[in-house]
Amino acid sequence: MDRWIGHAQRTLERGGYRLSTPRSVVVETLADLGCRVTAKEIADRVRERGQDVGVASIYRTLELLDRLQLARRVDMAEGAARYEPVDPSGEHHHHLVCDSCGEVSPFEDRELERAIERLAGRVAYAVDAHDVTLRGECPACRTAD
Amino acid sequence: MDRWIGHAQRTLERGGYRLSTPRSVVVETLADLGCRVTAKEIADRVRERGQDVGVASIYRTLELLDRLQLARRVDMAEGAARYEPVDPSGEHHHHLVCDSCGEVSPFEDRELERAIERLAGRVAYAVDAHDVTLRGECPACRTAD
DNA sequence: CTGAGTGCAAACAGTTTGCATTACT
DNA sequence: AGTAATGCAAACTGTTTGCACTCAG
Repeated sequence: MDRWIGHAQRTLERGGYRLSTPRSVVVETLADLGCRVTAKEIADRVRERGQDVGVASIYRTLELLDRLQLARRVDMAEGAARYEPVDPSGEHHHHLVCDSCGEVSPFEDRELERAIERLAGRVAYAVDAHDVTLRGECPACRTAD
Repeated sequence: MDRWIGHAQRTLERGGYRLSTPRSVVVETLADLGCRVTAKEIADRVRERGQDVGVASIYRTLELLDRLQLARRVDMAEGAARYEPVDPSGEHHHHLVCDSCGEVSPFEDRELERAIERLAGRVAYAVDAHDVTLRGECPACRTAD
């Protein structure tokens, strides 16, 4: 993910955006937390490290990252928006969400991607992104039923 | 969709839930509005018809429908939760969302469903539902670029 | 030095909840 | 009659915004 931090910083600079401390901290923290991160989780983690950043700046930075395609909103309907870094290579994953315990596991699937690509070529929209979420019970909850 | 209204009412009754007027009105209105409906849209439509229902009851009914698998939250990240009726046959569709104008079109794709089914058999979770959203530009925005 | 960016706090929007009242069954 | 369910209004939660201050370039 350090790769992504550099990419993000470069893109911000190139776009004429200042590399302020709060901005950098949010970028690093997002990279650190990885996938499906909420603003609150970032705020908490930042505070843990002693480097306080106002919520407003967190939201403003996340919005900026989203606008620059450096991150993506992958909000899965629990009231709070979730973001994750976007790999410049286009590599990405999707999520399995456990309905019982809320656990989330990422997965990748080549066949699924292929089906989506083909589908994208068949519709009238110019598709440039997609989200897939599978819901069900995780192994732990399954045995604990 | 009348089919669904009956199904929903029967399921509610069978579950020991009262078929109160507000509840029925919400069920009918959800069926009427169809797909990707917000609580506010239901409230507005209900008021149009002269049959006022308190927001609390709308939220409570939607939550109940979701719990009974009669409806599903398909929140696509604009701050408000969206619901849609669940067809008892398992038939369903997904959505294309336009990043420019926000337009949403439903679509169905057999190949995509097959890929997801196969994938579901390959993962450790017991998958029982899935969401797919394709994002991009709708035909109108494409030509207007 | 100077404006982009920040932090604060107040404003908002959507949703949830406690409680007295209503109305299905 | 009895209790599930409602409506209201107040409480919450997540997010946005106005404004005076700060600091990266």
